[in-house]
Amino acid sequence: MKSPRNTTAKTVIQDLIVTSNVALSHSEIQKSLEGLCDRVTIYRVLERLIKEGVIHKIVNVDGVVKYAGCHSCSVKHSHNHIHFSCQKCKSVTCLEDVEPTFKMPKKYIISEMNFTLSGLCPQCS
Amino acid sequence: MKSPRNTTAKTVIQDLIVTSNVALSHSEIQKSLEGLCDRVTIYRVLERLIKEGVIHKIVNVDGVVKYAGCHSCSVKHSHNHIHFSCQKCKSVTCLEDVEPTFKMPKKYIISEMNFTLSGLCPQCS
DNA sequence: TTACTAACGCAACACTGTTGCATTTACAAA
DNA sequence: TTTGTAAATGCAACAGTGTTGCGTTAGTAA
Ligand SMILES: [Mn+2]
Ligand SMILES: [Mn+2]
Ligand SMILES: [Zn+2]
Ligand SMILES: [Zn+2]
Repeated sequence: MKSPRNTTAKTVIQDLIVTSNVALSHSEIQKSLEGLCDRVTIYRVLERLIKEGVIHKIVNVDGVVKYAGCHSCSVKHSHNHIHFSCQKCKSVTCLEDVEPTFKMPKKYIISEMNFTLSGLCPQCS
Repeated sequence: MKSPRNTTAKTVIQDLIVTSNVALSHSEIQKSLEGLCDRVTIYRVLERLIKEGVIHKIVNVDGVVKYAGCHSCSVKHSHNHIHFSCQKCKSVTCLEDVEPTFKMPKKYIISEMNFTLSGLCPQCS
């Protein structure tokens, strides 16, 4: 009976990500925490939050990894929405309403999607 | 008048990527070269080939960076096709014919796209 | 052949992410 | 409230990826 525990690190990190209107990177989270916990702990907390369906991971066009809150992923992650990355202010935003459509060749089995666009966000354009 | 030069490293790397039917990572290229040149040189050659519009960079869902040949990018890169990444054989393939459609909110200015799917490729499914 | 400089090799570095292990601590049960 | 268990943490050490500076090599135009 392995029961998950609510630690301060987990609580704070979860709150940071969920209340943010843009996706956050590991280093950005670390700066905000100001030494509250080790950087390894942050990685492990992020891993746990993903497994719990609370947050999801975004790999940007430039390779930078960010994390954002989920809205309806309690059981299983399903993110077929677009992520927008601003080249000026470096912000990454989930566009939950924008879901691309496309026709795949048969024989391909899809289990995960990642749609990332970059350019200028409304604030920067 | 800075004129680009055709070195053996560049020729071999370009040939490797363009003739491959799957995208290649830096480490995969390095293994193929068997010490022909330094790993830093590989990075610099890849950079050059991208700038010349010969190859393009693909950031996978898992963060792994791969490189594939371009087909019609002589002047400016435009890759709005899908990249498929097989979770079993780890191959990354360009699906040049598959271009997603979507409706973006106004005020966003798009300059780059990255569509990556993962799952099982025809060979592995 | 020569001069110029693009391209290279090497060393050193920063950043990201992972792993092992001893220690701490949340929390269920007593 | 106290106690036992193991989930979670801190720390050190490590691997992989990508970058930068600088002295040297080598491609190519003149
Ligand atoms: Mn998202
Ligand atoms: Mn491609
Ligand atoms: Zn912006
Ligand atoms: Zn496969």
